[in-house]
Amino acid sequence: MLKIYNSLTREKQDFVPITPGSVRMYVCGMTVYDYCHLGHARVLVVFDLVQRWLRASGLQVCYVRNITDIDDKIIKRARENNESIGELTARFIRFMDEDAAALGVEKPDHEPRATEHVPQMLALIGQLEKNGLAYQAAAGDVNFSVRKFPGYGKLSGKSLDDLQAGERVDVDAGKEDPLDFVLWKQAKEGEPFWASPWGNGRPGWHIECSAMSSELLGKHFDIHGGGQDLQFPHHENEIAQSEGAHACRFVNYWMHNGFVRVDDEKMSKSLGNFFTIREILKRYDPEVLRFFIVRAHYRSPLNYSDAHLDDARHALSRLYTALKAAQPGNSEVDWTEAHALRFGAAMNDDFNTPEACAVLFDLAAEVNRSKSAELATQLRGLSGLLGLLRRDPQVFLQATPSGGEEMPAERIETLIAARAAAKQGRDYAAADRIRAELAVAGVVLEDGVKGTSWRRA
RNA sequence: GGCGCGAUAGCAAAGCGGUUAUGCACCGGAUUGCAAAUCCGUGUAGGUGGGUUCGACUCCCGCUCGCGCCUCCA
Repeated sequence: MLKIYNSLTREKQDFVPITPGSVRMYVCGMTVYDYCHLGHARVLVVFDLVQRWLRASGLQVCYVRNITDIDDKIIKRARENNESIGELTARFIRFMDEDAAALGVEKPDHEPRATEHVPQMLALIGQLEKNGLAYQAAAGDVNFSVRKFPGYGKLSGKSLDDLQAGERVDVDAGKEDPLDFVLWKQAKEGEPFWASPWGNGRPGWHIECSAMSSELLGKHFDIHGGGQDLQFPHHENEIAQSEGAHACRFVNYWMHNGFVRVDDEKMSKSLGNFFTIREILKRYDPEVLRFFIVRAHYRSPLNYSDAHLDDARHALSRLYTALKAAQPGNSEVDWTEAHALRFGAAMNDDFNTPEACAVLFDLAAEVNRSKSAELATQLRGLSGLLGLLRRDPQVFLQATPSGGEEMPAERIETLIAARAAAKQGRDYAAADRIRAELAVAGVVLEDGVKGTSWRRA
């Protein structure tokens, strides 16, 4: 039985889908005006893991991850770049797709874009107005009236009065309450706009997720995910909008992944301490980055550093080395086998991927001892469920990070042949010189019964 | 100020009221022409002060420290 930690109740709960046998899941995706950073990589990978495990558990999954392609920052950036919003967002959507693909993230079933769902948003705003939860302020913005929605704050554990007491709340004269949030923004001069019953304007940020989730998944669905920083106000506001408009429960299970940190501080665009995915991939294999994310629990903070990625790379090499030494078959995972049972139990315990990884390492040790093809098959099969160990071990072990200036494989092979000749003639000094030369180039030789193989250190 | 999360060995990171987490690094041994990889073995833990218990890293309370949200952010 799968258990999921529900942010709404703050406890692990048995996962019971609304419709037996199928799951509907919505995850807040990217605002596309810049390259994805490591924090984005984490959401992509974490919910890819969730999605994979749900499917592996035999559930039919409808996974939706939205794309925010209209907002203040996009408008600002397009203006700075002197290009159209469409050009800007198309480019960064492409980059996002490339990054996600590199990390082994499977495509969601739907990737709705905000700009393609404005009519649905307007309908939702209309319904909120009809229900007495929305009002148009003097300046033209349409706001959501948080005081009129009972239960506002239930997801983030905040009370409206505590929020009022805070010092960081915007003061906007047009709002009836400072905490009211905007559903529809009145267009200013030179800004893109859509026509609406409330005048020309564009959607507020939160409304798109309420509109697109109900469009694709219905008014009530199973799982809603996103980064921890979206819990408040974004997800709180989504609940207010969706439940306020539809008068029924919105989401059963809320999942929030922990932050990526740098030097124990949140990695974020505002702090400017972020690393983009493609920057990292110039120096590390994408699978290493994926493994780095997979081996931490999704709710824990994850500290980024080169040392940690180096560590992840060495650990992943151990798994691939075990695979290389055996001959895994192509059959499916045998779920009656001991390691698979442990793996399944770990994943069912709120997606405990660190524990699942520990099982993989135990399995690898077992494979190394026994050279069992069956266990090697299990190792590859279980790892595959995490999106790992999909490549030929040789390819991984000999891979160079993109843009690297390592010694080419042909040159390495030539040197290995020369060394073999030297060894044949018992000239071990010459053989060791060649090994040393390769070692300097970051190449490690491994003499075996079937000859010499090599890998990058 | 309000709300919440965390503190595990050299580093990273899990489970668990009593029995080996796991990975990297380190040490000893096997293996090797020498290595590497692998195997065998050893060691290194759970912030601090109390409490509950036959027994606590694991449950409860206090304290200290760190982090997050309360403002756009995955």
